[in-house]
Amino acid sequence: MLDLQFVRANLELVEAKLRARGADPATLLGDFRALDLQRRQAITQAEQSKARRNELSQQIGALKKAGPDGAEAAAALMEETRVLKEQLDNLDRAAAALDEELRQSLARIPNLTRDEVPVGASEADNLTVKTWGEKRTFDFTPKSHWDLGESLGILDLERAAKLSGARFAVYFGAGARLERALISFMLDTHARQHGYTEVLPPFMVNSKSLYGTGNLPKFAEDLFRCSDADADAAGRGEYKDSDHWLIPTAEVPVTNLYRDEILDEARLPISFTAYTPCFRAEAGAAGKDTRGIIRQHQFQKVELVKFTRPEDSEPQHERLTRDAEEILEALNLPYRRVLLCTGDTGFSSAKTYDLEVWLPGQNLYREISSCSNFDAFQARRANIRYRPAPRAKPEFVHTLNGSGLAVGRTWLAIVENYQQADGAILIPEVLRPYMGGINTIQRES
RNA sequence: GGAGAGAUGGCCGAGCGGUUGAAGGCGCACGCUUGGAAAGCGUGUAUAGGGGAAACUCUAUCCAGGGUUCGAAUCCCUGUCUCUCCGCCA
Repeated sequence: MLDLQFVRANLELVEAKLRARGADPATLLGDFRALDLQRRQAITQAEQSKARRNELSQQIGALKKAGPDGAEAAAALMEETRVLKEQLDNLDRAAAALDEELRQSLARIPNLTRDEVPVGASEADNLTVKTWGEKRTFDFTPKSHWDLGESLGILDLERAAKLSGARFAVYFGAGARLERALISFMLDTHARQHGYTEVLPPFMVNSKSLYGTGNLPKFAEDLFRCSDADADAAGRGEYKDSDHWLIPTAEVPVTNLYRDEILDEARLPISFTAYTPCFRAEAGAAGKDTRGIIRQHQFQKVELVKFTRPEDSEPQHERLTRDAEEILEALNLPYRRVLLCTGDTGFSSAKTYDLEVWLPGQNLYREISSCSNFDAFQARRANIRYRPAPRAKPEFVHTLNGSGLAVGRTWLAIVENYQQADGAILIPEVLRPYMGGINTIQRES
């Protein structure tokens, strides 16, 4: 969420930033100025009536204490207050309605992208800022991970469909172990070498948490909700703390750890790494990436989350992105870093780097991590603050997160990049200790 | 699932219809004291919104949402969460 005072004072800038995203300022902002003015007038009116009521009530109290003479005078005042109260209820209702309208329109405005983000309409306008690693040359035609996985007996999509439907996977044997090895390797690397604290959060969250990270109210259709979760209520701006949704990413529970808290400045930056499964309805992705395990309803991910002082978020964003890149480098997987353009940057993000891994089986680069700086956008929604100095006013922190990495996509990147002519998969050096010392995955007899 | 107790500021903790935005303590800041520190003493220490150039002022907030009342942290209802005991369970 943007700051109301900021939007009020910088309406032209906000409009320009919305246009850069390809959004229509008129739709998102509506008659912002008029609504803002109406709201403030309504609040002033209602508060003046309240002030009068409070004043009368105090007089009544004083008079009643004074004795029987006072009590008579008090009765007259009580009558005046009773009349005042009816007007007040109406004024209060009007003010609350306008306030809610403004709040909701504010909550639907995406974050402002940073100035260095290239202006563009779609992923075609993203900017590749670096490319790492040598693409391996094969003396045979590299296969896709779904062919390799099936023939090795480590991946079973048909049985997964029987169990759960399309877009689910079952892993067997070394395939299951590879997934687990990747999780451990990533967590260990981030915790021991990159200074993150490991955290294991709940895999279900309430709607308030989803509001905090910006997933609600706009993106309810992307989420799996449990039967006690109410998407209609969320659409009306009612965020409950007694309902449950499956998390689409660990970003949601981990960022919300400090919702409604004031953090000690000395603790910043705070860095967490978390492994969780992620659940996505993939609404609107029908027909996209239907083969293999690129796009699943459930996938595993190791996430990186940081809380920083505003002035530190830019360098911390670079570090976090490097932390994710180092996993790819340790696994010797070729990748490139892409700075997303304004039109491709997510709703809550001010600046996003995507890391794209090379997939020889499909002859293309594919997103494997997305590292974003949210500035104060999420912190404002989730009310996460810190105190810059001992007696100073609390300020909103900046939040950041990135995949470090998407485990399922790392799994398939290894399978495709490390495939051998006979269909076996070589295990990257760093993973061997996590794989019980085996060097290759071969067809089990 | 059953029974009971509770939820107050950065933290602990009083208050249980009317100068209570909230005693007291801790923490923190500033000052005094000191060779320097500690201790001690003094002063100050919530958030959001409205009005105002500012000084300042008003409104709301004692888990959340309703209600009673001229007036609610205080009384009533509903919900959520926490703790204790019992049951069940990985």
